[in-house]
Amino acid sequence: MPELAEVEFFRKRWSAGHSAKVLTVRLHEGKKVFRGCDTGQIKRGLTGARLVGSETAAKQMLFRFSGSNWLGIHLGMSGELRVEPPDYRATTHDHFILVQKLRQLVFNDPRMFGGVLFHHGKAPPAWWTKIAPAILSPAFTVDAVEAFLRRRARAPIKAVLLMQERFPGVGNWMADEILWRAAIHPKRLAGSLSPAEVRALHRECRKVCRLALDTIAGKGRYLPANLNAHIPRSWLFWHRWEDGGLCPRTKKPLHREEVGGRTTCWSPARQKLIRNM
DNA sequence: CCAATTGTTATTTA
DNA sequence: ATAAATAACAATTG
Repeated sequence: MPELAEVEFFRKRWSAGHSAKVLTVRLHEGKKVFRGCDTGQIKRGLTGARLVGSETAAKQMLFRFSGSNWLGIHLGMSGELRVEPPDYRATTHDHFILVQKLRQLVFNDPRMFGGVLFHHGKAPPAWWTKIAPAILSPAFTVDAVEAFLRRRARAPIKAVLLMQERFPGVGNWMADEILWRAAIHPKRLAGSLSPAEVRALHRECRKVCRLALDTIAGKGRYLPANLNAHIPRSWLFWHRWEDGGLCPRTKKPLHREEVGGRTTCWSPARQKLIRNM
């Protein structure tokens, strides 16, 4: 499920445990989510450490602990973070639990496409620092987008929007939402977009990120009760999986088809396939 | 049984 | 060599 704003939603949940100490680390080594990391080192590093802060970048979360310990979590396709009471008993697909005095921080992921990363050291780890600059950062310019589309000129724009090295945090529904707002057909080849369309794409990328973060993860300290509680019906989001769904703007039927390897939804009345060199 | 799923990566193809 | 397409990963649901 999780893309940019959902990832921030889950990070914010775990921030309930900020400044509290980890009493026990519960994990089963050998679980796929720990592929490529030393679970013994995680236990040694986090037991007794204090959770001092957290951040998100793209679809990755970073939790900082006292003693130069860094924990990364990626939610994959089906992962989520929860906060449970101190007497909570782990259930199926709970792969990783940080037990604190007043709560348990739980990472649950049925499909196990997600994963855990760990680093002990003074400086932040490479797997964190190498993540592309955020869409909402000053580095995400029209020129940068234009140059990237030129390099991926023969790929459908939908596939290009899913590339994390330029559109960090964008996933399947956000890509469809962005193209729908920018009125660009998902099968348009990246290199065929006019300068005006590139500007529209850039603008809608930023707008969808901003709106998604505010409505899904909540502004400031506020955290919505669930992920979708405040998403307006006017977004494509609610209509993209409905059979017989209608475009919220044109009221005409939506279309679903696989583009760039993912099921893609668009509004044919609004997003036209033209000038596909 | 078949097909589907909001992600990423390795492999194959062009 | 580069980039695009495809397969694979795993679990569950309809």
